[in-house]
Amino acid sequence: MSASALPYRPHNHDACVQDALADARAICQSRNARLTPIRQRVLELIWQSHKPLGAYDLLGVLTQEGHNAAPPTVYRALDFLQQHGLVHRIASLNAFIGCNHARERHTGMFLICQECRNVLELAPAEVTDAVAQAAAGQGFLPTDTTIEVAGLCPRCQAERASTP
Amino acid sequence: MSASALPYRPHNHDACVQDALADARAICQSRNARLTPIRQRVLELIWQSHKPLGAYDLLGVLTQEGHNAAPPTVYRALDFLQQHGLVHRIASLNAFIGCNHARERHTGMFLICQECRNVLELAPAEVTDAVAQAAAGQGFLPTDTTIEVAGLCPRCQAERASTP
DNA sequence: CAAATAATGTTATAGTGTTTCATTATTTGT
DNA sequence: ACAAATAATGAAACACTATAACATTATTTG
Repeated sequence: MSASALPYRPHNHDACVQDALADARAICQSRNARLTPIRQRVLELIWQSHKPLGAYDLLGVLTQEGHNAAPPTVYRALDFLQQHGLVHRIASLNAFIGCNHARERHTGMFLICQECRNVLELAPAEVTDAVAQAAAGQGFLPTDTTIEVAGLCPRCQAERASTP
Repeated sequence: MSASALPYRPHNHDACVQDALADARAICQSRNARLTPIRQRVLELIWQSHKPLGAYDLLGVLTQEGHNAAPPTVYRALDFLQQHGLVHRIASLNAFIGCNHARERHTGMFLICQECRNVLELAPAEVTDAVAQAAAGQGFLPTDTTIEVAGLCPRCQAERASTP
């Protein structure tokens, strides 16, 4: 994935998808993990936008495509993709989004626009460090960190300002 | 609520509950908000430990107590308590915990022990600031911020070290 | 090729949260 | 004090999210 995609602004989104798929294939190959058709399809669907998708949204599409899928189908694919860092679960939304830092070990910080639903993932060292420090200050040993910020993206702020 | 309670260590927990209730009463009074019996009971139940409780856990207790309660009963009480900052929802657990900073406007950071399930709430300025900075750097306007750190509390680390 | 392992299919069920409309309390204005 | 308005609760049904358990099919390994 290239440096800093801004989901809010129009961009060549096919490139996002293609990059994500290429990355996924490479990562899975290097780990002898099997990016099966279902898994790949789920990853593609997730990457069709920068808006998180629910498991049942994915299930709906698969069904529409003629795939005889049940909830476990989707949840298993999502588990796999999460294990390999290819998608993140957004706890505050019960939804899933593609990861653009799949290779690097990181703690994602998600900026979630409440208006357009787009999500931008960051991994700011200052935040990660401050969180680690605060935890360490309590003798706490972190394993998983969730940072989700809901609010308004620049685009939707502007819209709100012009059309009140 | 007094300075820094440490849920992990034994302490006079009744004091926690009494403080929380006193605060709640004062806060509601000052806002002309009605701390009805149901709402108060839910708050008490939540404060009976430093472990988050699910809505249906609360519902179960209310039912056991002879209260003819349905899910909305509990969710409404929780909504009220959340609106007044008296409880927090832990998104990664679908559960609720009492807030010890009810008065101050803050962004809670939660240290969630995966072993004993106790949760400690902090509000470290460094983290809050770093998150705000990172968001601002993207022109993003935050309204709600979720920071949840799962891991091992000091006590459970020690136990794990002594009994492997 | 057989045995072991990994992935998927299938059905059922558990857990979490909301909608809707009726009813009962409480507050407000006169 | 009383009627009207508002706030809170009761009750039933339902929607959404996720997992368990077991059977079957692919794939890999020796």
